[in-house]
Amino acid sequence: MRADARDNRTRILGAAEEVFGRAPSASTDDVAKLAGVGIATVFRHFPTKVELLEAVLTLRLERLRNRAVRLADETDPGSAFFGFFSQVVSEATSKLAIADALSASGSAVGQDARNAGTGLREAFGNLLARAQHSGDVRADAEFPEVYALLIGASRGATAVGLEPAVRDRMLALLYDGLRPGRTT
Amino acid sequence: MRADARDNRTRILGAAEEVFGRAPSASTDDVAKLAGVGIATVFRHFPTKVELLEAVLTLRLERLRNRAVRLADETDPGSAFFGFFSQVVSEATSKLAIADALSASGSAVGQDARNAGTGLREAFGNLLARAQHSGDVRADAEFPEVYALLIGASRGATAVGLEPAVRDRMLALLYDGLRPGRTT
DNA sequence: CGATATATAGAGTCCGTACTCCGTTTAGAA
DNA sequence: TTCTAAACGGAGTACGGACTCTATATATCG
Repeated sequence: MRADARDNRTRILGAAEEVFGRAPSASTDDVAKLAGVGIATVFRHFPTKVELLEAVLTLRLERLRNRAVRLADETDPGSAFFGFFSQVVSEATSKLAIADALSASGSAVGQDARNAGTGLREAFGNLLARAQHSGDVRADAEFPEVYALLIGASRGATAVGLEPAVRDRMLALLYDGLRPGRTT
Repeated sequence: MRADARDNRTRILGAAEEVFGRAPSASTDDVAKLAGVGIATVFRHFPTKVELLEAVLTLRLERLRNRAVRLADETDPGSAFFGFFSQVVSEATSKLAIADALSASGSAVGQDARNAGTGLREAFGNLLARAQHSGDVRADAEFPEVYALLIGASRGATAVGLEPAVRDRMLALLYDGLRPGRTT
């Protein structure tokens, strides 16, 4: 693969993330314009719009996964879990696409995206398990519903353009439900 | 307004709700087909696709509002609040559009839809206030974050096609955070 | 029943967007 | 420096979907 081709691929991916982050319905032309290349170049690297969208999705899922993995190594279990949760939700407030990425993490079509989604869920499951072991999260909460809460909080925050203060109070309510010491 | 015109308007609205409930990106032709009328008829009643979508949105918001009002009259405050919350979320699981309606309730463009959104928020605010007075919901939860949770839970449930059991466990976690007796 | 304003159907127009074709340019090995 | 395979740009194609035009049909009032 030629060096300029590799560069262009990277620039296109970056532009696509930016453009689709602002408006998921944006056109391929918009991506090409922002990347500073011709349309044909975009389609050479990503033969179909779906494949381009999937590449962006994969990128985002992997980035989230890496963050989860890093947090698991660096911080105590409780802060790692709640910190990750808060980070994702607050990022989703401004970046439209994060929430979509999460939602799609289960049902992605392409192989790469599906793998990335699985990786993210594993990493987040690990954060959850550790926080449960250390007693920071109630033990009877299972992964599916906690993940659903993460998705929901992200999408909720996205939709409304939630103010930071409200978002934090919303998360506080959520976290109170997740902490141990209450019977259902 | 002629009687047949009124009938058609109603049929078109019904068809639109059905069609857009299944696929928000559906075309106007699809709506006309299902309603059993020509495309032109759809456009005569709703001069623009946006106006058709807004009419559907208004319908949905008013329906939700009515349910909230009815519940406030019939049941004890706690059951009314949590019952409404659960109903909305479980309905959102199958009906794609409920969540979108909620999200748009704050930022609707047309006057009708905006009024309907305000009405719904008032009715839900009333449910919340009564549940707080009766001690079923913690007093320090303010409306914006609770409404954000409702939207989030609905959108979360929608996105993943959540199984009922998982959805209920998710709601249980949420409700534990909303009930009194815990310090933030 | 007849007159007429009101409604309707669906073919036609226009435009935006995904994707292709091909003549031109350029990286990089000899 | 030269040569060629690889990459590029952008005009061109195909298609779907929002919206219109007009000839036809029908409700309703006297």
